[in-house]
Amino acid sequence: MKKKLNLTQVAKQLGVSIATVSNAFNRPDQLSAKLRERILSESSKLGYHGPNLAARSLRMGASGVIGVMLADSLSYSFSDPVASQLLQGVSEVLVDNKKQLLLLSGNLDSAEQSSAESLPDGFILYGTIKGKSLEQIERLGKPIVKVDCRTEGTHTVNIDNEAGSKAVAQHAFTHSLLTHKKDINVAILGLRLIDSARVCRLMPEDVCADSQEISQSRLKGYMQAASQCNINIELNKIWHIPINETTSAELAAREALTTFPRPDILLCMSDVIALSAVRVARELGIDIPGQLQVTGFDDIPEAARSQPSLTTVCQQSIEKGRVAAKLLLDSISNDIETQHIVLNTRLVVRNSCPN
Amino acid sequence: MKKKLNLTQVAKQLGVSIATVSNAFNRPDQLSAKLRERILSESSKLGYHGPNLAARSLRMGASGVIGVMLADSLSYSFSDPVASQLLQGVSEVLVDNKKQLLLLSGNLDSAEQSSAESLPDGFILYGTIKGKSLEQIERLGKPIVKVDCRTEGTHTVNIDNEAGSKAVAQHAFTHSLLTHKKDINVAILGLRLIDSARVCRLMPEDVCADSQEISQSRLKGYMQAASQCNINIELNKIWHIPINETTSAELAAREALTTFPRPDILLCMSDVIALSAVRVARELGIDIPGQLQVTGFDDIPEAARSQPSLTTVCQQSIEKGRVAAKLLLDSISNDIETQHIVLNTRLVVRNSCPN
DNA sequence: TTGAAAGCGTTACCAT
DNA sequence: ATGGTAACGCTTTCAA
Repeated sequence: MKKKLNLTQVAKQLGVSIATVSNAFNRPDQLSAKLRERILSESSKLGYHGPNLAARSLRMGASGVIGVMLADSLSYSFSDPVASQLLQGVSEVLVDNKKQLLLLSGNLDSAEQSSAESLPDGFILYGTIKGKSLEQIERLGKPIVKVDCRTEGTHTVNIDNEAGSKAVAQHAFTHSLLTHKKDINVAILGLRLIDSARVCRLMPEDVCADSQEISQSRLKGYMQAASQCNINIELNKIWHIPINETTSAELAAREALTTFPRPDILLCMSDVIALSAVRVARELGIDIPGQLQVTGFDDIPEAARSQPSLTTVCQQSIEKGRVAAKLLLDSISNDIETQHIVLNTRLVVRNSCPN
Repeated sequence: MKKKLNLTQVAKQLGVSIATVSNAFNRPDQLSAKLRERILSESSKLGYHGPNLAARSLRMGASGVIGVMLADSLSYSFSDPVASQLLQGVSEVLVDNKKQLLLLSGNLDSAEQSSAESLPDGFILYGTIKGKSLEQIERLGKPIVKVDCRTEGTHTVNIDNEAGSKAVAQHAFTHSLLTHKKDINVAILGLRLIDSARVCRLMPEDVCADSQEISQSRLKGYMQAASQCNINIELNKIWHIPINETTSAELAAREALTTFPRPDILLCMSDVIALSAVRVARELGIDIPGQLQVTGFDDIPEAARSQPSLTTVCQQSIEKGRVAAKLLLDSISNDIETQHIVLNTRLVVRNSCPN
């Protein structure tokens, strides 16, 4: 195992100055092309592949690393299709711009990862990140872009949750009004509507009209569509699901689908929930879309593939990641003024039974 | 925006020495508990949240960051269920051990990310990483764990691909032999069997019995099962699919399912491919499992959820990630001897039609 | 094109 | 228990 080389040693070996080697790596215009070529190839032969990042960023005050902090645990985020799509978009832009990606979780106790937070040149914060982690990052004074989280002070990238959920609910309602009986029964499977780790129904105080939480916006959209169609949605037909996973979702769906009278429509705040609901309905022998309409939100890839496929709201998660990353890189290099980007959603009607 | 604080300034403000502040953060035993408390809370109030990572790792020669390099592009990897599961397992262990996760792609031209590679204390290499990137990382002399890639010199974590694919093929064959006609027609949808970016069938020279590539191992497993059951698999019934995505997979599946005589069994080297094949079969009006058996590999979550659910080989991707991460952390701190871990696979029989 | 030198913020050793 | 200080590897400025 070779010793670790540094600039000084390489310079000595090649018989040139230390500054010249540094320039060969960072400032091609400061020396002749031939010399640069020679230095690059020789030093590579020696086993030196460029400046040490720690030293370099210590000296320069910038590292070329972008931190992405996720509100949920890293491990969970990799299993969540929406988070994965966001990361997909982010990484695409970062790779294009030769930036590195450091993943941080925002749900860690205390200052356990504090030292790592000092490295990145800027941060993308995904979801609602609370407490210490947020404060620490904000205190660094480095550029921040928040995604799926409304705040004033920093750049944000959001989608129009209210319009999206309103559109999909309207679609479901009008479809039911045309083909069904008059008295329509609606249940809502909500994602993270309140601060509880259990699947449960809502209480009167849980609907806050002016909350900035995205799930409350989605709820508002559903409610607007309902009142436009003269449909009443009872509070005890609204479920809170604490995490976007099949287990909790199936639990809630089973509860909702075994209430009486049984819902004709299940409005789900995510595709993962909706797909779980579809499975539960199948288990219970409920025909979709004959006896039950299920709508989703997100438009994850599986929503198109599944049988039956899912009517949902496309929220362009990949594009959201791209936009956030571009905005961050822009604000790192250009010191632009605070932007609040809102991406459009699009109603995706499927639910057609192919066979 | 506050100025960036450093140890020296904090020490001055608090009227203690710089070494003491450093010790307060890193070596609690070097000072009295009270003083430590005071320093920690005061410096937090001042806006100092712990040592700068660049400086710290420059001085210590270690950063607390683990690099995960993926053979495919980052962006693609986030969309691949198997890679996501691996990352899930890795991140679980890293978070538990308070390590940070730096993501690198192994398919970048030249030395574009060279400086970032100097930061991590060790690397997990996922898949077959070729060329410059690999050399550079190996030359650093830092611990490396390779996953899904057989080599001698470094730690490796693999699964028993041959046994897994043999088992699933045997299952399909015996099932067909019991219920079907005598003359069984088999096609294989292979993943990355050769070095080509196109969907195509294999040529005689493409089957190399002694290749270390995981897909060749899987092919070997299929072939062994076939010869045990006296089944002949023609070379032009083996497809190469360059990437684990639905588009390529559907293309190959369509080709395979429109050959004559039509295959009775489709052995797929991944679940993504198998699920795509199931969809294509449905489009073509082919009944599963009546007219066609489809088997997968990986056991991604969607394989259990899909309709019909998929018979496949569980390869414990999450556990693989955990094992790799633990091995890496172990070899960073303990200088252990080179390990070659092979995880078992498990046949998962599903394909039962629930309704 | 080069050499010398000043830091960047930290840690660890050696004194006190 | 605390303080002083050299060194980690690099970039950049300045003068030659």
